[in-house]
Amino acid sequence: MTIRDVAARAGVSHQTVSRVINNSERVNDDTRARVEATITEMGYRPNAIARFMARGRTYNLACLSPNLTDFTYANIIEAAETEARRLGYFLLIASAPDENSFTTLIDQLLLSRRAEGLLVISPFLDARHERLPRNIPVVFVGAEPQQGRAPSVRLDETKGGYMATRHLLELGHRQIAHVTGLMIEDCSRFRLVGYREALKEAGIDFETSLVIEGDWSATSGYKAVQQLWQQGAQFSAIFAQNDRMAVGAIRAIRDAGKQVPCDISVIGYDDMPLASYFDPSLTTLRQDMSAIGRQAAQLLIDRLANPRSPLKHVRLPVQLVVRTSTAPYVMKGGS
Amino acid sequence: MTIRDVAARAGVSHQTVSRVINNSERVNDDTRARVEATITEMGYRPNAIARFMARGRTYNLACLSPNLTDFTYANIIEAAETEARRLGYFLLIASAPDENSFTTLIDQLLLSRRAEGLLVISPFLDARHERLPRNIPVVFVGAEPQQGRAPSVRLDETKGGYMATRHLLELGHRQIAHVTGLMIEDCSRFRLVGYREALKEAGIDFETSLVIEGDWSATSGYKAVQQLWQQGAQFSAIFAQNDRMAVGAIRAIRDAGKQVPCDISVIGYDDMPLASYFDPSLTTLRQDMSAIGRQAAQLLIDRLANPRSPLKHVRLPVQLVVRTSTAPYVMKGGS
DNA sequence: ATGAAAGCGCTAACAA
DNA sequence: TTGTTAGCGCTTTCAT
Repeated sequence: MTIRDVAARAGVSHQTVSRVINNSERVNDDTRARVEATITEMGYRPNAIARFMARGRTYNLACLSPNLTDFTYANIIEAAETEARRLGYFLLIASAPDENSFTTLIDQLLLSRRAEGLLVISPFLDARHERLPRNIPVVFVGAEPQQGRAPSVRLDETKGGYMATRHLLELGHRQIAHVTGLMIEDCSRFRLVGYREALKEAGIDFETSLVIEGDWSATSGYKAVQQLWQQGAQFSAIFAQNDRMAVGAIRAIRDAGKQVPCDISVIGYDDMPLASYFDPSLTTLRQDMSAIGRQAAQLLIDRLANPRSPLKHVRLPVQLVVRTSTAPYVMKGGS
Repeated sequence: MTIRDVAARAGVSHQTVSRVINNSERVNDDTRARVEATITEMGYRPNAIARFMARGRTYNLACLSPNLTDFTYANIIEAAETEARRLGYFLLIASAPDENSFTTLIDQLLLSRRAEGLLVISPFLDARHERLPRNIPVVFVGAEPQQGRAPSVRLDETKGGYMATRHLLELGHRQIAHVTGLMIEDCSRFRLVGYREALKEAGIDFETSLVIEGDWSATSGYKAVQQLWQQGAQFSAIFAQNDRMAVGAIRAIRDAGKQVPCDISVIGYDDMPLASYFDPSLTTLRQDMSAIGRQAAQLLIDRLANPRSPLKHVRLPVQLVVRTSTAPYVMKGGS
C-alpha cells in the first residue's frame, strides 16, 4: 500500500497525501480531514525507507559496544537508545568484541546503512579508532579520542579514584593496596592517578608493591590478594577498581582466615546490582550509566545539527556509597 | 558517490557496476576487474537504503525486549544480534518497557522501517500481543503465544522447577518453601508446576502456605521469608525462582540469626554472574541464554524463507549447578 | 556481455 | 490550496 493508493481512495493527488503526513501547512482543513480518515481507514503507514531515499536522511545512529551484556554497557546503551528515540532518531546497536567486527560494522552501519552518527563505547583506544570515517560525527563513551577530534562523555575517574582512596584514608588506613583494572583502559589509569593523588595529599609515599593489575574479573581480584601477601605486602585496606574484583578479594581474604572489614577493609567501584547483598555489603562508587547514555545521545544529535560547534567533553560525577565492607582502621597486635 | 560515478570512471554503464557488486555471472572478467579496481580506488560503498528500495527487502529484523539491562535479556539479545548478522540480517533492538512503547515500536519498526520479522522477548502475555501485525513472522522468547500461531523458544521451566525441588528432596528436605516470581509470567507458573510435580512424586502434600509470590527482586525474597515465618510456616529449605530472591532470602535467614545452609538450604535460579561469589555460593539452575538468542534468530530467519513451514517450539534444557547454599537435611532439636 | 529504460515509494521544486 | 514533474540510488526487465 502506497501513498498513491491512499490518494486515489481519497480523491486527491499523492502529493497532497504527502503533505498531510508531513504536517505541511498548505493543506485545506477539509482535505486534510478526508485524507487522514482514509489513512486510518486503510491502515496506511508511510514507508520510512522510501522517505530516507527521497530526503537523503536516515535518522539512524549507530552504537558500537564491546558487548551488550556487561551491565555498565547495557545501561548506557539502553539510555542512549531511549533518548535517541525520544529525539526522533533510531539507534542501531551492535556488539563489536574485536577489531575485525568493529571494522566490518563501521562499514555496514555507516557506509552501507548510512547511519548519520556513531556512538563508540570503548574502554580503551586502539587501532580500531583509526578506521573511523571522518566527516561522520562520532561521540566516545569511556575513552577519549586521541586527538580530541570528537566529543566524549566520561565519568570523572580520577576523582573517583581519589574519593575511594580518601574514604579509606579517613578511616585511618595508611597502607592501602590497589587492584587496578586492565591498564590498557583509560579508566584504570585515571583511577590510579586519583589513588596517588589522595595518598600524596595525605603525605603517604606511593608504593609500587601495593599496586597490582587485575582484569576486572572476580578471579583476578582473588589472585591479586594472594599475590600481594605472597610478596609480603602489608596493608589494612584494599581499593579494587570494580566490584567484581572487590568481591574476589573479599573471598580471598576470608579464605585466608581473616575478616572483612575487621581485619581488612575493601572498597569496590561501580555499585553493581546486588552490591548491597554481598556479605559484607560493598562500599563502592556509584556511576550513573544512564546519564552517560543519555548525554552521549544528546551530544551526538547536537553534533548532527551543529557540525562545527565546539567539541564538548562531558565529565559526570561519581558518588561514594558507604556500606559495610569498610571500617575504621584498628591497630593490630603482633609484629 | 553513486553507482554512476563509478560507472563513469570505469567507462561502463551503471548497470555493469550493479552486476559487479551483485556478483552477477554475466560480466566479462576484464570488465569486472576494472570495475572492482575503480570501486576500491574510489572507496565506493553501495547505498543499502537504495538497495532496499529497489529490491523491496530490508534484511532488517526487529527485537523488542522489556529492557536491555537485565542480564538474561542482554544475553539473549547479544546472541540473537550476532547470529542475525551472521546470517545476513541486521537486528534492530529496542526496549519496550510498557504497552505504549511496545505498540509505538511495532509501528515504527515493522510498519515504517519495514523490518521483516520480529523477535519478542516477553515474560508474559498481555494485551500487547494482540497488536502484533499478522503476516509478519514473529518468534517469541519466553512466553508462548496464545494461539500457538508463532514459533517460540523457551527453556524447559517445568523441568527446571522439578529439578530444583528434586535436588532439595534428595538432600532429605521434606518441608520446602517456594518463592515464585511474578505469577503473571509464564515461567513462574511452569516452575511452580515442576515444584508440585516433584513433591507429588515424593509423596509430599502440596502446601499453599509454603508458596509465596515475589517480584524477582532481592527485597521480595527477603520479605517472603519474613512473611513465611510470621505465618508460622515450617521449612528446612527454600526454592527461590531466581538468584536475586534467593540472595534476599539468605539475607533474611541470616538476619534472623540462622545459617545457610546449616539451618536452611536455599536454591536459586538463573546462575547469575557472581552467583558463586555470594556467601554461601549459590546452588542454582543455569540457563543457556545465548543458545536461546541464537535459536530464536535462526527460527525467525527460517520462517522468513519458509513462511508455511510448521511452527517450531524449541525447548532448551536447564542445568543444575550445585554449590554451597544447599546441604543435607539435619533433624533439629527442640519441639 | 553490455546498455537503456522503467520503477521501488517517497519528497522537493515548480506550475497551476 | 492543489497537482505535475523530477529525481533519491539502486535493481530488474528487456533490448542489443
